[in-house]
Amino acid sequence: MEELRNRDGLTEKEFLAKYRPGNYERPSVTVDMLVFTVEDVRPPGRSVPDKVLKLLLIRRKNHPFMNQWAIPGGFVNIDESVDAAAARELKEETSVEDVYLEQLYTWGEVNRDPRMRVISTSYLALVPGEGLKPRAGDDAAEAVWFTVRREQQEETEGLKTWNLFLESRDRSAEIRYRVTEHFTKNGVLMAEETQLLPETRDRLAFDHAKIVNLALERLRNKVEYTPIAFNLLPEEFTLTEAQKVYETLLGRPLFKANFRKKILPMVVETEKKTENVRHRPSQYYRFDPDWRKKNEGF
Amino acid sequence: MEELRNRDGLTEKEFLAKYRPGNYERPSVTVDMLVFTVEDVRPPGRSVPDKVLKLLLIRRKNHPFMNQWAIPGGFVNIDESVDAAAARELKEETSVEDVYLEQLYTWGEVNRDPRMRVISTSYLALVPGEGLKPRAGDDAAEAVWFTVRREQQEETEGLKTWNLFLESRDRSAEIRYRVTEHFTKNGVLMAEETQLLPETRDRLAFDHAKIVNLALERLRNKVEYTPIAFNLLPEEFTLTEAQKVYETLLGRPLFKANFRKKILPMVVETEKKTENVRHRPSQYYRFDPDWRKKNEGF
DNA sequence: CTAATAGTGTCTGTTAGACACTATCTA
DNA sequence: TAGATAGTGTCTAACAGACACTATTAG
Repeated sequence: MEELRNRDGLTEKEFLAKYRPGNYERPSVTVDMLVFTVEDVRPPGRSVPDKVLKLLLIRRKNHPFMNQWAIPGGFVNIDESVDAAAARELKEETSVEDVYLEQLYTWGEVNRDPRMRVISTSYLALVPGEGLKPRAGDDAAEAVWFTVRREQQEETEGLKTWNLFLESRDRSAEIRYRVTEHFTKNGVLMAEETQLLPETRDRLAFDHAKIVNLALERLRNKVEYTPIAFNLLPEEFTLTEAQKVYETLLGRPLFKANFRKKILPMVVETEKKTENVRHRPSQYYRFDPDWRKKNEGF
Repeated sequence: MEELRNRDGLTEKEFLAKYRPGNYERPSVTVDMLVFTVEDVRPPGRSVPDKVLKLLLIRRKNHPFMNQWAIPGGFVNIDESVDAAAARELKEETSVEDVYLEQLYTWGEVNRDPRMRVISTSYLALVPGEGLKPRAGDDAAEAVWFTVRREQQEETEGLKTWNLFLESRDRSAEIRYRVTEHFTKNGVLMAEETQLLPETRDRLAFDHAKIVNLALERLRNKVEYTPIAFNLLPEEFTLTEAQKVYETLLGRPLFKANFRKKILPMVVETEKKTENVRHRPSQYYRFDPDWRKKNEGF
């Protein structure tokens, strides 16, 4: 095996020792982190909180797109895997490790960044709810959780449009886009276009509106057929909490009885119940990592 | 807006004019093309052909992994989008344009390629059946369609193993891997490992066994809930043909009546029937790009 | 007891799966 | 008419959706 020689008579070892990479221009590679969480919102008159979906954005400190909002991220170092870069960026921004992290898509248009050629791989990160204080990096004036909503507008042949709403807690920033998805002849999604809605005061930098849209689409799809939503819940949670998370991600109300029938095989009861509530207490559950076996298949 | 100045007092225009990219080392970026097609195979004794899934592989001409089989691909040029590079490579290898092309995943481990740091974005391409002659590029001794099969072996907690079989038409090359998929605590796929099976004579270069495995997984999933399979069929096809393609991709037999109930809303009848067959002739259909509207939703 | 929320039982309509049947062509 | 494949009808079990009901706490 080692003796195999190429046209120049070199073994693999010799070839690699002599190898010098060409001198052509290379792109910069970055990771973009779509960090989602859910947050409790106390609805007026009721005592059990609703959940809203939040996305972490930074305000850019410098040109290009100065002062505009962007998905946090950074360069992939030459001696670091792309996954590792994603994990590092996530830790730098949120101080969390060991959370759900999934590669989303790689964006490779030539003029995405006016400074230079940048290819960017986006990652979806889900961090469990509750009071995570994000940290603003060097390039950021601030890092803020934005409430995210996405509503389908219309659907005609080969087209689907969505409205995307992002707003900061105090409503000092409000971003609204219309996203149009195009389908091809064989019924598969091909391209998307984003368009800033006229009422909007703020905007997303680069092609980040597209990226946010894709992340939300993926999140919604995965909720339906994977246990991904448990990554947004604390270790122990009530089924009502879980239901609110599902409702937020899916964008529609669910029937309690049906939801519970579906979710029960995926969780195990704990000993604990909610305490000191002025109504029937609620059982706490945890996710059961072995639920696939029990229901076999899938 | 144009008047916005950064800390150095520069407008965006001035900033960009002065901007010089840093001198740090950048990775090379490549695309890997997973080109699939289906091919007719006449089963003994019967007249209607079965379909087998084929994947295009090249035999490497030089180190590293010299003489081993690999997924075709190439570098992304600095003035070319990643998608465009994928389309270009596909055209160079198969002479087809305008076929189904979907980004699969980006592979970013540091030592994927022993020559230098290479980040590679893989694409899934589906070309309609029938007699496509692949072309071997500069780096390839030959380009060959391999029959692909993937069979689930076992499933325990947090693990799933698959066997992967690839063989060339004349069986001069046979490649067999065992792929192990790992799940994390919240039930989501995290990593996969590949292991050459002992009976194998040939092997796949680099981390390509992982990539092939992911492509097959994605293909199987998408067949179930998108009309992706029609991209492997000619413009006009019989429902039996369509069923054979589905069976090949799903790896299990389907009931004719049930398959037809499911597929009929997605297709429209043509005027044509099969001719000169020694049995009842079969209607030709085409894919109906507007089927979503009719069944609304989804 | 009441308000509020947790949790269950059950009907219905739709769909997936299994299977058996009928139809139409050539030789 | 036989052989081969195309195409249909229908039963059943499982499941999703809708809704109404019961249970348990604090005050």
